[in-house]
Amino acid sequence: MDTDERIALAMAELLRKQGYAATGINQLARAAGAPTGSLYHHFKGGKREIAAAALRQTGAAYIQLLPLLLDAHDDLATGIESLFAEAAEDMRDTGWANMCPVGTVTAETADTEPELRKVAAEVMETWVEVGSRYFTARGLSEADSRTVVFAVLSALEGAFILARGMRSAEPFRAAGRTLGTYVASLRDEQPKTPARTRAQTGQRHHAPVPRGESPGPPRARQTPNAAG
Amino acid sequence: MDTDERIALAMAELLRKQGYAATGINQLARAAGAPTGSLYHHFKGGKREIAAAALRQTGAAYIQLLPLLLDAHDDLATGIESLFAEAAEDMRDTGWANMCPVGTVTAETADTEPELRKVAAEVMETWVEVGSRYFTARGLSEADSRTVVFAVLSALEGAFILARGMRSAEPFRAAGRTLGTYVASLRDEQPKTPARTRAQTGQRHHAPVPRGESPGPPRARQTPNAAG
DNA sequence: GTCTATATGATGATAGAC
DNA sequence: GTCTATCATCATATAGAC
Repeated sequence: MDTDERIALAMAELLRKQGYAATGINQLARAAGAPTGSLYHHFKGGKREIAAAALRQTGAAYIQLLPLLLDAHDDLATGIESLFAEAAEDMRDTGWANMCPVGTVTAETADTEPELRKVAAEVMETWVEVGSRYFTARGLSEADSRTVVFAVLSALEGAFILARGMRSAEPFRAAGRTLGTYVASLRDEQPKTPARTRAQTGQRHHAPVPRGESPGPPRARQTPNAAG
Repeated sequence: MDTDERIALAMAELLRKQGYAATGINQLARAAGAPTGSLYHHFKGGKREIAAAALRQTGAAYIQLLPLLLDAHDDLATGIESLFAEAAEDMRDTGWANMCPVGTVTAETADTEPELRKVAAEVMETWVEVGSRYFTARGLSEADSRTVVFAVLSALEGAFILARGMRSAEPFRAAGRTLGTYVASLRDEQPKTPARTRAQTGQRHHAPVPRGESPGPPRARQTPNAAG
């Protein structure tokens, strides 16, 4: 791992726990094992540019977890529930540390740091695109895929916060159950919602899962510590 | 409104937009229209204590919105969808300002400010208790009520962040749809989930709505600007 | 209670030796 | 490229006049 990555990784770790404003350059230098001046050599833009790199880095790492965790389940609904369960477990194991610096930094700096907000928006849009493609490949319609991605991301970010504050896994359980139920309702073609008409009746709902390779059980560590 | 409240309110407004670390005492003094020394006269604990008061104040104001927005709908499922729609509308109207300082501050300070985390946890637990009672009064079982409250709160906090970053109402639409569907599935007593057995079959599902008074259309401003 | 002035320390950023 | 020393500015908190 080269120095740039090491600095960005240390920044991501601090952003996750303290946010942007509370994270000092000197503290970052200590955490990254590099003197202050070195940071500015690698990132001319200083603190802001390092934070942007950290958001991009962790954003790219996070979206890889989606297929990694969902491919293991033939049923998408139980897969979603399991995803939230794993997130909860990992968060408890790490002492309820917030797992997503993107969420923390966005909430904190969207009005005061336009450049960081823009980077966060790009990361989120990538999440939506990649996730949407995945769910479409798993048999959902494009509109449903987009809805599910947005709902899953929102519920995850919110559950991070609730769980972080309350030190409880209950937000994850609740979010996983409701979203699992929603995905199951798409599969079962409820007649109770006549508003939702599906054009293509021949649509495959249990399309063959497009596994990359996924040999054994793809038990992935929830918090990515290395950049993809 | 007395001085204490005015100070706490100004703090809440700043926390919502900038978070805790980025909000300075002098900036707060300017916003509250009081000199620095006055803040310490009213709050001996300084910045931290003011922030705690702000979280409690807005937390109490927010939970009042739940019945205010849901009582207007006889059908709980459409009520939930409408709640998210209103939140989205109001957030867009305020220029995608984050609407919940509790979420922002929790994400930012849970690991570095134990006192603030504790206050945030208390606020969240109140939300869960009050919200749970409300949904039970609307006919849900106690377990279902708790699940719905946690899911709604998580989805709201997460949608705030996503919407704030992407400047889009789509997270709210997606969250509202999925949660509306979930609540509807509870009402319809799906046989597809045999695991969920309901003990009391005589349970009222459309219990008479316990309106406080709610005279006309309770169109409430989403962002509470005055303490309850 | 209100307000001014200030003490003490930390901040982001930079210059320049090696 | 690495590291040290330092600058100007900001922070929170307080003392004390009114």
